[in-house]
Amino acid sequence: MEKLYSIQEVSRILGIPKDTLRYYDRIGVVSPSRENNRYRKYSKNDLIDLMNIQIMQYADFSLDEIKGKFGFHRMEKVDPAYCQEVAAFLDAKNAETRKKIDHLQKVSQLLDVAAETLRDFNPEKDQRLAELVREIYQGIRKKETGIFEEGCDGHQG
Amino acid sequence: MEKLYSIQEVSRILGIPKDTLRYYDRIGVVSPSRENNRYRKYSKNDLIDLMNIQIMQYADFSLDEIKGKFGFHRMEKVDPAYCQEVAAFLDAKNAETRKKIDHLQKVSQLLDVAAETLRDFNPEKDQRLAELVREIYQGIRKKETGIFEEGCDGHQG
DNA sequence: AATAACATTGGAGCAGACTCCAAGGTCAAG
DNA sequence: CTTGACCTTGGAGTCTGCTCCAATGTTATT
Repeated sequence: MEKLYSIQEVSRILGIPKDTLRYYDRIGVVSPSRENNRYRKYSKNDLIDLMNIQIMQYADFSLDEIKGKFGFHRMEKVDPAYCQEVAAFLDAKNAETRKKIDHLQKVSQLLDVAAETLRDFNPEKDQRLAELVREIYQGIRKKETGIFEEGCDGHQG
Repeated sequence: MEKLYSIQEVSRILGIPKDTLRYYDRIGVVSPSRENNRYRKYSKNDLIDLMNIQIMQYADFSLDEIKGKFGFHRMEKVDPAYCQEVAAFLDAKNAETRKKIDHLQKVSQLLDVAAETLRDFNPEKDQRLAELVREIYQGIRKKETGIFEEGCDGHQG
């Protein structure tokens, strides 16, 4: 007979608040079996599901995505077609992730230049900051026309 | 005499929905002057503020942070001490940003390996995936298992 | 005066992932 | 039999940045 875990045990083992476990049950992400008294009893597979969820959340998947795509260990056999589908899904997520990385790298660069300019102002740095800001701003507004002419570098006072 | 812009003009020029502009006014981020009829009238400085907000949002600042730290062009003179303070603030944001980049790079790697393993399973890839997952999982649990740990639902009971 | 096209307001709703609460059921120990 | 630690539920609140709505006011044109 497989050991079953109470909600409190699961909470302590995995570091997931009890309310969150109840929430997961409610929305159908991980719904453990019940005893006669209606208390939740988590199986080892439930724990594995929950650990997978932790990983998936680390990887920025929403609970909805997790719910839709990850019931792996529940399958008797691994369906190759399904594997391909999930692989494609992961690829899409990865493309998205790389876009976010690109975005954040630009942000980091902007913050670098901005802080440097603030710390020790000189026309060269200011120029560099202004150009960077302009480039980013055009990226933001790329769909629209009629960008305001005056500069955005109000920091000069 | 400086030209003043109606909410609709600003919306068209900057591509910000009117409701959003009203929201910004409401929460005190950009509060333009009013005419006798209570209509909002945006000055050039207001527009510059709004453009700065667009940049700051691109850089992942919350409206609260924006509200607190960026009213720059309103200052008569640039206060060097304040510049240092803001520079430090930007540095902190940058550190945060780089952490996010690190995180996303790990995610990207995980997704790569996972997709590869799914697409063409072999023990070597599986091993690599398992190790990566284990490493990440330990990272997750290290973070949340703080200095003090007495269960994750201490508020109850 | 009627109409259209603006503007105003307060307040509600949305998404996502919780987080908290009140009211009550269950169970083991003293 | 009471205490206290568990557990249950439905439902409401939190956070952020909008987004939408209805009721109503103002301006410009016909």
